[in-house]
Amino acid sequence: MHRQTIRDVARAAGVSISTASNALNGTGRTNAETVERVKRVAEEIGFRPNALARGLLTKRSHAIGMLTNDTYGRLTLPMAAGVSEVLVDHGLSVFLCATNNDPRLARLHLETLLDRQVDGIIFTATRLDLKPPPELAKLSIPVVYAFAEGPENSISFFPDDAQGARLAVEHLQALGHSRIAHITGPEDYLAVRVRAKAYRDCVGPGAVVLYGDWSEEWGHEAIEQILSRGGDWPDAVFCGNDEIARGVIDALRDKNLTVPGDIAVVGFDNWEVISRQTRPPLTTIDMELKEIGHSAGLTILSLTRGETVPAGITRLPCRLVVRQSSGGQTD
Amino acid sequence: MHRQTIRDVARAAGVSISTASNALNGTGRTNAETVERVKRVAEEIGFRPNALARGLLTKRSHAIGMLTNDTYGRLTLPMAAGVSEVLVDHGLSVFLCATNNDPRLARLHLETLLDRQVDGIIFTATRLDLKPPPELAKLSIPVVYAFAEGPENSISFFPDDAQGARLAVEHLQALGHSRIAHITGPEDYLAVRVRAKAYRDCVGPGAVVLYGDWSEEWGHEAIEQILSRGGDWPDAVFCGNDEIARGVIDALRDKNLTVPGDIAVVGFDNWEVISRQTRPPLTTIDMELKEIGHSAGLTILSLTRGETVPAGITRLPCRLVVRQSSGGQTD
DNA sequence: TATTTCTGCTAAAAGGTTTTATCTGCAGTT
DNA sequence: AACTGCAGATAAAACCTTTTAGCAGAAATA
Repeated sequence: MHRQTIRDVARAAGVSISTASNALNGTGRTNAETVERVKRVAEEIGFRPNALARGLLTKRSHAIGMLTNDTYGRLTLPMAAGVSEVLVDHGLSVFLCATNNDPRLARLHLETLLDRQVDGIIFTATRLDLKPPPELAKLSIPVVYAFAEGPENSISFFPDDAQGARLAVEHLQALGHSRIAHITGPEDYLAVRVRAKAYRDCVGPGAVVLYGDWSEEWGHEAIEQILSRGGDWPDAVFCGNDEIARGVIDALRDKNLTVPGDIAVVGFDNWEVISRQTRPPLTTIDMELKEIGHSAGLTILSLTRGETVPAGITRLPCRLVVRQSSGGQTD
Repeated sequence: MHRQTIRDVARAAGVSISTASNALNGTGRTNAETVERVKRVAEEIGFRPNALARGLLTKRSHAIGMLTNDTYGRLTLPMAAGVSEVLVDHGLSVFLCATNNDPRLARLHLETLLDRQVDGIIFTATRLDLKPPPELAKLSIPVVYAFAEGPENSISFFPDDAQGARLAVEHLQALGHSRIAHITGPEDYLAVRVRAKAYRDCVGPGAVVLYGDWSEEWGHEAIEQILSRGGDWPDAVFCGNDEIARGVIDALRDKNLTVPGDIAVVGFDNWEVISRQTRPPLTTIDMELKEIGHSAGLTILSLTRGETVPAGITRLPCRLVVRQSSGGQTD
């Protein structure tokens, strides 16, 4: 059984192909009654336009490519979901291309995407400071960077790390904590530096930042360091991610210190498999990755329509998720 | 600047369009020298064929759709990576469509995919026993089910849950454990039942299965139940997933029981964020989701080429990952 | 020499759609 | 009566590629 074409619609409705096309798309001059009839016939015989043929002619494939840096990490995916979610109702589909951080693979995917005449490309990375493939800058189709910084005059969306860090610290301060330490990841991450600076600005003198890696183990070790050191113990810890926070909480329990009673803890990421299952459940900062995806998707949509969008970096607000580890919520 | 078409290649090489096409594709009768020249010219001017035009004519879009049941859970993504990985070298791209378990959305995505003339569809789910959209069965293009069971006479790929469970139990038995308990998820999951049965078959009389949910908390609670009960304590626990295993290990530590000294623990999933960070690191079963993606990808590739693939369910082997919680590895 | 076979190449059709330019009638103006 | 204007429709071109059928010339055969 053959797929129905516009030719079939035209024949069944007793009009020419042009009229059928005009009627269906609301273009040209057409009699209202004819339009009605053509639409009805099209519906009846189950006509759906061939996207390839349409794209060939209009130069708009109604598809975009999403180029991601890693093998679908936990950061990329919520963003991809956000992108897809906001585009599907506009008839846009998303090619997902994982580059595994391999330039050869990135180029291969990029070429394929261009061959397919995608209307735009969204690039996402797992680290803010990994550079996107330079070929992207030269494309003639719109490119949007999500969780990644593009070149001069490009459009990028980030989580607002500084605001997120402030959210965490101010939450702890509002609960009466004044000796807040910051245990975080490797200093060569841009996000780590941004958050640490915001933390320092908030707490003022007496700020303590410990850089390490992203693991639970480092959380343990950092607590060991802090407690074995002389002077006042902190009464709260703001951690660079949820894994570190979990390590911190476990270490404190081993030392017979209660959370949040003796020391309050706040994480970063709201990676639910960790943050919900920690005992007590973790107060943390959600980067709203899906929102970033939404913004990137809507932006690329505007761009493909020829609207102009101001270049620059947009930082989207993080959200504080209060659970029990900070003492901000009793439950 | 215009994109170069085959017309430009033909002109630059001083041949007709047909010859250019034949030379580039190795079809028809062509002089070796001409072929060489055309290819060189094409390379020089950076010609890349328009996938839309080609697809329109050949009826093969070289794209497939991946329809997934959830918002990119931790199961879907490794599979998607596997699919993409194996297809990219054959010039196939993947549309990723998240249906959020919403039938309306599933139908919408499906229609769009068909409009785009995709060569095939891979359906994946997060639970083996959620039914895929029935429309899929009636399509005239190939459909493959990954981590999901299709209708009669379809092609499905699963992890071999029974073999995975046996792997875990036999590993513990080989280490000398004879009183092995099984703490797992909700009984209405098919995978839970399959694994529990395999476990029972392995340990024989004295089997103990505790059904609960997938959380760490349930791991704690289950240990509470087991230890407070009379009779011999188990000397090993096989858990239904890594989260439960983590809860179990934490609970045992609270009780001053050592792992693996007093009780050995094995998990299921090899979800690295948990299994590596548990103290001690978790021996667990990896479902090789990427492999499932590979198989699904290769199968759809064969099918789109017109080769026939026998219908039925293929169960792909799981892999035992030995870390310290089982005592099988000292390190 | 006349016919066939083969080689290398090409014109033209096809694929399904959108869009431009044109073509009929018919009503309204001079 | 001759013209303009307009509504409604349509033929044909265009998008870019692959493929079919055929053409000219040279080599091989009779």
